[in-house]
Amino acid sequence: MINRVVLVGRLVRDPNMRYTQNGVAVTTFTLAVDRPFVGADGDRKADFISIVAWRKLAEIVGENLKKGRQVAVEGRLQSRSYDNRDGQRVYVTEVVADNILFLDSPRGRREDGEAEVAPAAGGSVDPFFDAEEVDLSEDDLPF
Amino acid sequence: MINRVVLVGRLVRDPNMRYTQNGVAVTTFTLAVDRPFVGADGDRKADFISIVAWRKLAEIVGENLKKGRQVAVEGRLQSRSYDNRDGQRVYVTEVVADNILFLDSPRGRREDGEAEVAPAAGGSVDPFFDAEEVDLSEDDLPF
Amino acid sequence: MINRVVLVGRLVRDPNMRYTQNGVAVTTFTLAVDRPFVGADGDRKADFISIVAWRKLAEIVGENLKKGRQVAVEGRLQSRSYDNRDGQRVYVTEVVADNILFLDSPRGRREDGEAEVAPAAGGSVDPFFDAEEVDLSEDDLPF
Amino acid sequence: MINRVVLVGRLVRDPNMRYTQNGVAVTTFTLAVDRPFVGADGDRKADFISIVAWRKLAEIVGENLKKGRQVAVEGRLQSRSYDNRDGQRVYVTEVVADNILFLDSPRGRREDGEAEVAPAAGGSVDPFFDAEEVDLSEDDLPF
DNA sequence: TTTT
DNA sequence: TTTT
Repeated sequence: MINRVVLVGRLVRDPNMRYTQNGVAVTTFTLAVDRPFVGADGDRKADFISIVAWRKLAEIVGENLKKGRQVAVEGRLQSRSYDNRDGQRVYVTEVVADNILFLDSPRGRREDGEAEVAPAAGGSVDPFFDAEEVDLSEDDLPF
Repeated sequence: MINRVVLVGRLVRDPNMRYTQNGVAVTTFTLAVDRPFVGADGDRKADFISIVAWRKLAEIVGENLKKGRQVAVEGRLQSRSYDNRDGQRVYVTEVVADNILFLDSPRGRREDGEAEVAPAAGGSVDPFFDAEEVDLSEDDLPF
Repeated sequence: MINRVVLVGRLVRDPNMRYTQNGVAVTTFTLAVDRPFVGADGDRKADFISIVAWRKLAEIVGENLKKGRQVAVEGRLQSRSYDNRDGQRVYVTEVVADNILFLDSPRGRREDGEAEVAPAAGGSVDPFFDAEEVDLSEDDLPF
Repeated sequence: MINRVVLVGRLVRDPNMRYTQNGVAVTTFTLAVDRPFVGADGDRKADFISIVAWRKLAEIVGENLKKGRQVAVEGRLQSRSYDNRDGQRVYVTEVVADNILFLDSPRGRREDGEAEVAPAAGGSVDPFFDAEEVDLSEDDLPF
């Protein structure tokens, strides 16, 4: 399968971090992704996308991101359904993140200084990246 | 904004082609995107993603794709809401396609022959691609 | 065809803006895309990717971006070859950008103020986006 | 960092599988990715992109793919340089694959039957995918 | 030939 | 139910 999503947007609320019964961290948040041009009514529009992160990524997000913060999110699209309190089946499409890059701090907070700025390496948690492989590709490459 | 999605999957039903009041073609379909590994219950799982195409792409899809057909879909994620017949607000996240590539024919239909095979150039409608630009990049490039 | 690239990185030099003989603007620059972890030698590594932009996007980039500036780049991979001054054929793989989002200003320049900050709507030039379509999808949708 | 590439194309030659001194499998091949429209000269054009796969993915590719086979490739862009036999530094940009999906069989080989068809699950090796997580997201979700 |  |  091929299933890849890349988004840049801002958190519309503080992220929501929880744990499953098995103690696995899960953090969810909604990302506002601006549309480039104004609508017919002259308003700027945005798409509001649900993001889910698991484990270490969930913890980094839950502890470091706040409402208004700009991030790049990479992941895959997932569909899920559940029954709400009225007994109705609700269908959800969300992005399961596997890499989140912290970009600039929220507007009007620039005076808060570096604490608001992206945590360096820790801000990006990339499950693809194999450090060993990188060195291989520069050392004893058979081609 | 950055908002990009790429999926490879199969249509779970025939696509649904309609026209807006202004005569603009819109085609919708659901794509099943397999997850690579089996779930805890030993079943193969898939994500079911709603796709929307407009205009020329809507017509090509509506006239050429059928249930079971494998395609690659490129587009952007869109959130939308509407009120259902019970007066409840329903939130939808779907992919607005801007490029669809027709891959192999539906399972168990291979005997149907070439008619089932991807229409050559017409199968991929890529709004990015500027033929002029391509030639520029091979002709009078100033670098 | 499916051919899509999304990168976030920083310009290693000021961009290079030129015009073809036909007066078409072309801007090129190199993007440094950090690798998430350090190499075997303890050094941070990056990939250096050549980016090409055409026309209106070329002009916006040429006039607004500077060395060190962080951007998100969306585009397609292109291969090209030319003969260098020694008469040898050189093969090049580069990204033809169709959307560039200006992110934060270069480090150590934050005191330069808003002039260094991303131009709002103009900073992102997205050839995909059809404003009409957006409104359609919220107005007279036949589904 | 964000660094993602998705391509659909065909192998222009059989893949080249080797091992590093440490016994790590590396397979390289070139992918032809068609451009959607014809050039000024009326010819169909393509971009030729170098792909590298490591370890298990390298072995699956080396043992199963052949010239002409259509695949979807997901990965990241990497820049690399080496000195050629003339002592000149050569710069290379290639895609390090982390997911390869086998699509239809080579042209003119359709009569070869199912042997030519994609190996089911084994054809796609997706390092992102965490089976456990999938089940979590359907079971004891805290939201 | 590399950015932060 | 929405961010800047």
